[in-house]
Amino acid sequence: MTAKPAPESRTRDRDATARALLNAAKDVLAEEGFQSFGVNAIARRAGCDKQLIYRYFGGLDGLAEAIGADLAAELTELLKPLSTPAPRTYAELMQRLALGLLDLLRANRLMQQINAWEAAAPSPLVQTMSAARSQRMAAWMHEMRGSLKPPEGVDAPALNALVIAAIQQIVVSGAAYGEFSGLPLKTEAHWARAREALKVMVRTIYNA
Amino acid sequence: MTAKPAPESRTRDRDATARALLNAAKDVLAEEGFQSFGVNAIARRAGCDKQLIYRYFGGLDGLAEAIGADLAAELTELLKPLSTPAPRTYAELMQRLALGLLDLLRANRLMQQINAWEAAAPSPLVQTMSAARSQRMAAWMHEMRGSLKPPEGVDAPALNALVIAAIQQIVVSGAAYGEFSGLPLKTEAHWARAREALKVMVRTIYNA
DNA sequence: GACATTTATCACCAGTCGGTGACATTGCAA
DNA sequence: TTGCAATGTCACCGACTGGTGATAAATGTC
Repeated sequence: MTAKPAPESRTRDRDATARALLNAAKDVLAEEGFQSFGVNAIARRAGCDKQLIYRYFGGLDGLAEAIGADLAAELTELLKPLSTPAPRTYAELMQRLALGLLDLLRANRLMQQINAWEAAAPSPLVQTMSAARSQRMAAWMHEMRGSLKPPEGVDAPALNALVIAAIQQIVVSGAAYGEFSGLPLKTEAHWARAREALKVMVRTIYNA
Repeated sequence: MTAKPAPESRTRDRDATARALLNAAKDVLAEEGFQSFGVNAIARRAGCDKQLIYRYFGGLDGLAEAIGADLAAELTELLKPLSTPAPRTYAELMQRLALGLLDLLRANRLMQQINAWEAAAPSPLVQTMSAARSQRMAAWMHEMRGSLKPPEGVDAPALNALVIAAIQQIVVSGAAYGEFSGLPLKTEAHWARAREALKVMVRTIYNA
């Protein structure tokens, strides 16, 4: 840690600076949302000049793409533990997807912000990132499903969309307000209750 | 661009101007979101000076409150036709609430924006408006419920929150992208499919 | 007619934004 | 050493924002 006590000018290291900028960008995004996602705020937080954002990333767009790639890799890691053991029924698959997504999203402020802002302000910046995310999610879902089929007479794609929609909205709103539509979402116990309701819901709707 | 001073300058009418500002504000909000919700943009659209926003509404905050009141009144009107005939079971109540909310929200871009932005950027401005909305919704819900009780062993508040969350998210995202999580939401037929799935979902989960 | 009040517009301020060119500093290689 | 490219900093531009005081124009009243 203190090998070099002198906090003199950091050694000049392009890669390190680029990484610092990337992390600063992710922090700004996670803590303040796309509202404050601009070259000035990011450079300020990274402690270097905004010019470097243009040099190393080609501007905000390039930085957004880098975040997207970063996020995709992280997401891949986070989804791995959800893959085993293989589910035996479609209902089981969807239950694991739902509860897993709830936990994953709840623990990741960056993804919350992307979800929140892609609905509010569909700018190219947001879409760059959300594309990476949903592409990974869809791939994982496809792989997990394998040959499992939903029960006869059940419109699984539509129900899936509704379930995922519910999760996203409740996590994002809950994180912001500690409550949604009268349901408290502050303590762990509150979230356990929501989790249970979600579980019941998924179990119920996927059994013809 | 700016046509010669209108042959006949509008008569000076404080109330009319205030109304024009209010409508301009609602339009800006509905079409461009809170991103562009500022004194400059609103005055520009209303075709008058931004100074009048301060004079007649005491600033943006006052204007937001006015919009909130306006919205509450409109919402009351929109909810009326949903109140009859009185539902006979809890499941029936929730089905009507869900489908009604879906249609209502889908037809109202202003409410969509409020939903979208209260998740993304919880500013006092947004909360002023969303407070008016959710207060009305809760009142209507309470009145409609009457003495209807959910089936035994069902965590109705939690399930309600999930259902409403699903509706909000799918309408807002669907309106913005014509799609959500792989489910197309462009044509009327697409929405009919989503509606049907929602109906099945509500029916299913509220029957113990 | 003249006058005061209301209504509306304008010019301007300080601040932030994204973006760019010129400059300073460092490290490496010949 | 000298020279050069890579790295980092700075000052500045035009455009936009929220906000305010002074001013112009219309209206109502005598």
